[in-house]
Amino acid sequence: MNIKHDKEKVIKKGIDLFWCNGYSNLGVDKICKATGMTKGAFYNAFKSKENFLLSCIEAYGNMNMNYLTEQLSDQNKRAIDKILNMYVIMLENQPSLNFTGCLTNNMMSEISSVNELVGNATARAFDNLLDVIEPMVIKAQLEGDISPSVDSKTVTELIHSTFFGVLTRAKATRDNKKSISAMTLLIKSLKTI
Amino acid sequence: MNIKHDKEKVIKKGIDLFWCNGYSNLGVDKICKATGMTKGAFYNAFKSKENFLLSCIEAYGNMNMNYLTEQLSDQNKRAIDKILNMYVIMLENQPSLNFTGCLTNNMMSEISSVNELVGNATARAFDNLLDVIEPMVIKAQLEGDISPSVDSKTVTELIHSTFFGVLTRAKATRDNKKSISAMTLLIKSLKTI
DNA sequence: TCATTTGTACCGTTCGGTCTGTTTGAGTAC
DNA sequence: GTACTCAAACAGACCGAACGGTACAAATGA
Repeated sequence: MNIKHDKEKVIKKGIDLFWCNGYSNLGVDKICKATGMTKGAFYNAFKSKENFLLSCIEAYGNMNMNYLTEQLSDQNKRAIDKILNMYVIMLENQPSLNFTGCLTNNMMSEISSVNELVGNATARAFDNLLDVIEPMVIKAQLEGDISPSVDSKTVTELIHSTFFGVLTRAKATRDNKKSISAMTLLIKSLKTI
Repeated sequence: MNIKHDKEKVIKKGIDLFWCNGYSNLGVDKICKATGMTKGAFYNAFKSKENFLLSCIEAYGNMNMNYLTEQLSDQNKRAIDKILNMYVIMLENQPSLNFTGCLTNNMMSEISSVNELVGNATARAFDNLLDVIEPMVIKAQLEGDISPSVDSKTVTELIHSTFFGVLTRAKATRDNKKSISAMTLLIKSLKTI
């Protein structure tokens, strides 16, 4: 059968839409208009708006995994520098993203306490990222930039959770300076515990 | 004039409602039903739903300031212990709050990037809390539990932002253990930078 | 008395989703 | 190559409910 609307492209557009508008503030009509679909096409491709969001969260999570893997790949740099640099870059991107933060964090905050499926999906996306970051934390421990005495998993949790926190803060103030300072301080603090 | 509905009580109920449901997912009808008001009474007391939220955010912020001030007041304990203990308690409360997180954080995340007034109100609530916490951070620096070489304001930012981050994480997983571990690790990390 | 507060019907719009008829094109038979 | 089949894909009118908010009359009480 001929498929007029590429599901992947629609999901990519959906990511942007949920990212900018949130979940409850975005209607299926808007999704259809933005993707050039009709309701018939949309509901033929996706079971429901909720189900569409789940697909978007998963796709966004995978995109992020690839992005982080790439950001952390440079073999010539110290692990700790790569980690800090990556987070600083993501925070520096916020003004151009209109301080929309991170889709995973946004959905976690808006509806994960009310919708278990979304909770699971966002938690999975978060955990997947930790799996990408943790090896770099272990490397930083071996390189003496993070105390080897602490559990690498917990450090990774701390780092990425802090990122979510300062990201939300940047959103409200529409200013990323303090967030970058806080994130930088965190990474420095991890050296000797 | 006789006022049937105490504005303060209505705002208190509103805090709960926005806290549990978010902003876009909560209708004025539900607010009226939950507070026992009619629409006439509601719109006589508040300019709009948005305006009502602003009042709720401000009241919630003040409540939080009082709560934190009290939590940090014990003169016999070391400042660092009071700080950590306070955050652990707030995280331990999450299961009984159905992992609804923190209203300020929730509203920051859901709509502050789209609604400037809410952005300002949540940012103000956040800053007010920092003003309560920072003196305790300074005290901890004097007591040798936080490195005196770093800016106390930035440390305070970091601590409370991290709290927001781990709170969101706890929401999605409906589990506060990792959040408590991460928060504890952060406070320990601040000792020697 | 009269401004304020309240009750409620009502407004136009949007919500998520359904229904039904039409179009599409790969597969099959010849 | 052509004709036919048929399930999938699509268009869009339509559904009842809920949305934020208004209008206006009735009730209230200083």
